[in-house]
Amino acid sequence: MEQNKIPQATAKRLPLYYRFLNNLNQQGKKRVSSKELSEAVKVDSATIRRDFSYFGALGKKGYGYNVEYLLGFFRSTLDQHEVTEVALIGAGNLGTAFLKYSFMKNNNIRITKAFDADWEKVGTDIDGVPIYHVDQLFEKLEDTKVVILTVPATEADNIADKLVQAGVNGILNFTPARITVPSHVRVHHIDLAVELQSLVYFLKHYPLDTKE
Amino acid sequence: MEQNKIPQATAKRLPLYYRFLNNLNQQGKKRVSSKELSEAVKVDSATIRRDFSYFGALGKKGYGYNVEYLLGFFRSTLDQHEVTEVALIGAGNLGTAFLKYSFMKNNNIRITKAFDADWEKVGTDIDGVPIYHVDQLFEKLEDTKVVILTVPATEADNIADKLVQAGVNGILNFTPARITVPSHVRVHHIDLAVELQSLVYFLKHYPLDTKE
DNA sequence: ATTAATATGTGAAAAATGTCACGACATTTC
DNA sequence: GAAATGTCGTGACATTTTTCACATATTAAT
Repeated sequence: MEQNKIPQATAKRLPLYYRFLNNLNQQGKKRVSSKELSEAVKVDSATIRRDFSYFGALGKKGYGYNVEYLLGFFRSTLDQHEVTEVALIGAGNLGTAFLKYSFMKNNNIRITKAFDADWEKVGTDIDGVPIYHVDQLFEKLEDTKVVILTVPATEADNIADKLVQAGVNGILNFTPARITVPSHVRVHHIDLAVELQSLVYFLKHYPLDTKE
Repeated sequence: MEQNKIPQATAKRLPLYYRFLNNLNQQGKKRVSSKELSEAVKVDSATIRRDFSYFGALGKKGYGYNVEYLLGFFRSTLDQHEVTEVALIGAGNLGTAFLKYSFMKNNNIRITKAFDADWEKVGTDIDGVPIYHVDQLFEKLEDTKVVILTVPATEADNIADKLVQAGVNGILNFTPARITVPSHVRVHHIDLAVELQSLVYFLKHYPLDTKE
């Protein structure tokens, strides 16, 4: 639990920095300034410098940041040297897309198991990820602590309860339901309809030229 | 452009309120207090009252809010009386999931066209949504101003340019790329890998019991 | 060597967001 | 109809996040 002085807003940007540093490194770039990085990730350069400064002095004045060093630093900060296994609950359209979509190319998080309520799907696998029945959560989840929830909204609360009982403490919730969990469980909501609606709202009600 | 005094944080919550008010209304509930709503949407009740207050005095002391009235108010505020058409660019796994996933049940936003680079898909439709070729953006996009971007990351910037030229001013970007657009175009990023990584980071580095 | 250019790290200010707590008023109860 | 209860709307305050702007150090150029 070490450094919990890092602002949440900063913490949410770390994976983003990490990904772009990886890109830069693969391109063979040796150094990068906060200004350059800013243009790539679309975050103000002062914000980037401030974010980095929470971890100490990572750069060099007049030079910028050493890509390899910074990458290594974030790799360990984000625990990317070890693989984190997550489970996917609900192998419907969206869930299946996540299993097929290898959006995990640049990081060490892997979806290693999936669960579904449909016995037709149970026993099969999608892109190598085995599908179990949701009733098998307790036996099969083992020590997976983080799950991606892509079940129908009506099932969300019910399944969430079971997940919590099975020891899960992190849920990435893609259902429109706002699930109820004990306070030791962290839920991040990604609400596709809300995102789209709020984008439309901003377009209609906010002057253009203003940024998110 | 009327009321741009509403804080962005508030604006982002409006669609959420709207959805839950819809639920309550369908359940036949006539009144709701900020406390009840708070439990449903998991937003502090004081925050809810403050949010609502930006629009004037919508409630009644000692009573709460009239569900039907509030719903009507938000319906017009969110322009839900008219249908907003959006296009989907990239009918791959994720894009197809969005087309099939009717996450638009409770609102008036419709995906009416899709575009893909694969000629095999062009001419077919997914759940009634016709698929055109990305080269046909100019002819077929017509006056669609908002798009959901689910193309491969490598194509993101290239396609974004074309979209902007075709008159799009709102992009919901699901690619890991941070696209570059003129300042009159609004982009909201939903970065699945980043969301998952930051959830994992929070779990490892922040004391439990703390909320997002 | 000297100068010019570059770019960090941060104190301080500003802006944005969230929360507390209470006066005022409406509703409900007795 | 009086008292008790419930709940809004908001001023004041607290917290979080962003941004400015510059002293300081490093590099690059001449």
